[in-house]
Amino acid sequence: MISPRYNPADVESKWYQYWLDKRYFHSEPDEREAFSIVIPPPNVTGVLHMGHMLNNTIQDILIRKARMEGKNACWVPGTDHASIATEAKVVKMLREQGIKKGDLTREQFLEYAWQWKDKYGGIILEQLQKLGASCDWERTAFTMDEVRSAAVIKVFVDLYHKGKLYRGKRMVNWDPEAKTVLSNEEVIYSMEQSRLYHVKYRIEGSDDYLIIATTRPETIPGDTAVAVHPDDPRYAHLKGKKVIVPIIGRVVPVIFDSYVDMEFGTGALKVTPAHDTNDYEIGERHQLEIVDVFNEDGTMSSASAVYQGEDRFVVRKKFAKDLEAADLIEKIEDYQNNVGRSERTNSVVEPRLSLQWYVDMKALAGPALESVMNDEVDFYPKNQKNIYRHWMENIRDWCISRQLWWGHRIPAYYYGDDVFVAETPEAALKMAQDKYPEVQSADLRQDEDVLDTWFSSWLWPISVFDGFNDKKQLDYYYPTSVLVTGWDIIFLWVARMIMAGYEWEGKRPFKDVYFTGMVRDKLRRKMSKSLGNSPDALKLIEDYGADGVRFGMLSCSPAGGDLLFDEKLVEQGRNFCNKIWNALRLVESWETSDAPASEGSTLAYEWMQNKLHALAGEVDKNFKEYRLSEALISIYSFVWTDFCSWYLEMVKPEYGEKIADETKRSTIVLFDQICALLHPFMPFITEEIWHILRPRAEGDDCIMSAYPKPLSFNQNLIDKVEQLKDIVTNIRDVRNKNGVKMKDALAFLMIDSDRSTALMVEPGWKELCARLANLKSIEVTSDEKIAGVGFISGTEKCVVVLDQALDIDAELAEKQKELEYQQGFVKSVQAKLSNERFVNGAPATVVEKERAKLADGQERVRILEQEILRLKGI
RNA sequence: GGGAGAUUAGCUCAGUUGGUUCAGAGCACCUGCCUUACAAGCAGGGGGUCACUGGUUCGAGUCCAGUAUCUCCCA
Repeated sequence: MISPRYNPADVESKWYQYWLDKRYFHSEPDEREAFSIVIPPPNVTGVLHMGHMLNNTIQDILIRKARMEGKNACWVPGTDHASIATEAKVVKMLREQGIKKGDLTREQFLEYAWQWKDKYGGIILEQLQKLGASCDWERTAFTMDEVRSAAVIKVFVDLYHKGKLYRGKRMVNWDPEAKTVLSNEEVIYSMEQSRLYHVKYRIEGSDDYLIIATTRPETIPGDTAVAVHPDDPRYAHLKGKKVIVPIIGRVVPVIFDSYVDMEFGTGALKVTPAHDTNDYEIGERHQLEIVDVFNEDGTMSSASAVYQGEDRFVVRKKFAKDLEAADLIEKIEDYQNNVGRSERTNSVVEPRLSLQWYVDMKALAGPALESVMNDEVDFYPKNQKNIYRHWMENIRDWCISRQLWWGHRIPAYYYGDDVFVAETPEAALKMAQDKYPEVQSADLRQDEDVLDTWFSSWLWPISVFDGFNDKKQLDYYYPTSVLVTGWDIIFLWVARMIMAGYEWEGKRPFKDVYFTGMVRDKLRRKMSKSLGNSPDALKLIEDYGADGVRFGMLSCSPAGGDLLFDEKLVEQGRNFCNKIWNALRLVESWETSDAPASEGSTLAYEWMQNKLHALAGEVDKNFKEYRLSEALISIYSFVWTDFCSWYLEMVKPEYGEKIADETKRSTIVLFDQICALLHPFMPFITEEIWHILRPRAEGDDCIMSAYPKPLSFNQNLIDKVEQLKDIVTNIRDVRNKNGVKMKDALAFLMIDSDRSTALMVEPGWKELCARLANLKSIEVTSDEKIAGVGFISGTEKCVVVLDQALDIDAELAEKQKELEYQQGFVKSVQAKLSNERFVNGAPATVVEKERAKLADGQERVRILEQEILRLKGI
């Protein structure tokens, strides 16, 4: 006895283990066509969230389908080391144990970090298994494992020697909490409430003041000029003058620079070259002194005349008070400005001048831009191409050093002011000794910094195959088939992988890129921990089953479009599982007889089989365009509506009766194909049903079965059954409207025509119609005035004979309404056909079609007019 | 400030080369049903001036321009 409810928990772990045992996920190069995907490596600090589920469900669908198509499918999993996030986590953990990072050596700290990674770093991969991800776990990679680390060091050295990587002093985004530099992509800007201070700067040798508006009074100690616009008449008299920095007393020049916005504030700008990117540029133009008043942790430095060692935000308040006390504040306004915060620590980013390593991106961008523009790398959806182009054409150099310990330490070795870049300390020493024979290894000092995490992930499609060493693996799997990722990391990751692909392999890293949308809540808000609007992914799987969740994630997520998550979606997925499950229960419950299949059952089977071929074509087409949700929905509707609601009702035996053995076998054949079609989307339930349907030989598993191919189909036969469905629905409607119970059999007539005859003589057609609509007779008649409730199916007039009195008025009103619609239809088609320019101009097939439409419409009008006359006569 | 995109049923979205049996799906809603697979269900039904204004065309949800509203990206 099979349970009336589908229980995913029982099924899922069983089959996942089974697949693992059979090593179905494992791939080795062979003579087959390769289909490879590299996973976007989740952070080792990560836990499974909705975005991962969407993203990995899509990858799993693609890889499972490829596997079923006989390709050598390889999905490589792994994690990235997430420098900043992981280091922050480890520091926090140590703090809780009473250990300060500052008290540890680099080696000691790394030991703790590795311990942490070994303990927690694999969690997210285990969670992916719950989702059904069919990754080749034997290939699991980590951005900091030996192979991947070697690749990182190798490309750093290579780029340096090619002159595409350099060290330079630049304005960077500084995170004073993590005490590291951030890339532009790691800074999140948003409007925040702040205050605009109008501060008086006294003009030297005068009692006049210049008013300057600033949101950051704490940077005043670093001011080295005041700038105004050269065309600003208000300040023209200040040419050659100097002003005195308030409180600090430094005398600084008034400079004229067209960068200044005359509309903003008072039109005068204080210039702090050490603490603002634009001011830095102004400073360079005017050769201004640079006074760096902050320490690396955001406290005031020794260069500041005031408040040394105190935090910048505390100083902001204190210094403002001092200004007020000295009567140097004209006014303070409430103000909204755009504040950048660190993605990881949320602390306000401080522009800071520092010496960092950079990749010369212009040297790498060319082929990467071109390949996307000419679709050698094909983006889905296409509109991401514009965004990509814009970024690539305005590309800026990539700051890759990070002031952290957890990561790949930069292979640069210093001797005095000279630097030697090499893969090993020994090689560096040798280089150094070539230049300075006296150098000993103890004299060389390795760069303290590590590399940006993305500097290892951009090599991922090459490095997961150990591509810098093992060309055999690489040649087989690379370029990979498709990359599935969110559009939010198109610059951070996708663009850079493409650059790396061309730089080191001379080839694209992947053929297609499928960008998923972001998962948001019903109110369109991003899922976030702080909002608490993100459902617990594992709990969802527990409650609805992995297949249910996969269905829910996918059924509503077009490529690139955001997914507005609602628990209703996974509920629908769960219900769908239950529906299929119950179809299985029905089929399993059938006892068979030797009697031959009825004509009706045969017709039903033929119809299903033809429709399945058509469906396979549709699914295939949708897959080619990565319209996965459309593919899934079309299968869903086929299974639920066509298979369950129609087909099974057509063939199912009366209570207590047996079913023809042939019909049961045919039904199982259909069910097999449904399982296969659905398997990539819902792997667990399909595998379970596959094995219940019939005894299977060793290795005959759904996961390895052949994916249904598009085959030719008989549209004429499909149409006949579709019209049958239309007629049955109409008859049921007549029953509903007139309160006639399903169990009362009715007489049904069709007015004689070529089409009605064709339907009637189709073997099994009448049988099915009678059965589904519960008819005691089906006849063709030429008596068009026959009494009963009429309706039109296609161009056929149909009549249901009822014994009871009818609501003539209601019937008339309905027919009248339909007549008006049909008359309008006919009129518009006539107008078109009487237009010479249409008849002459439009393609012949279109004109033909319009003529047919006109004839059909006119026929319907004729039937309706006649019916109305008849009703009026009663 | 620069750029990209969107606007179709109450909600979320399809609608691919312009052709009124092409205005569609799912959810929600209404009516009637516990009919021996399934109430996580069955049968039936209603609902839209395709943002607005013009234009191109024999013909526009579909192409073009402008307007409004919204979203996102970059600075």
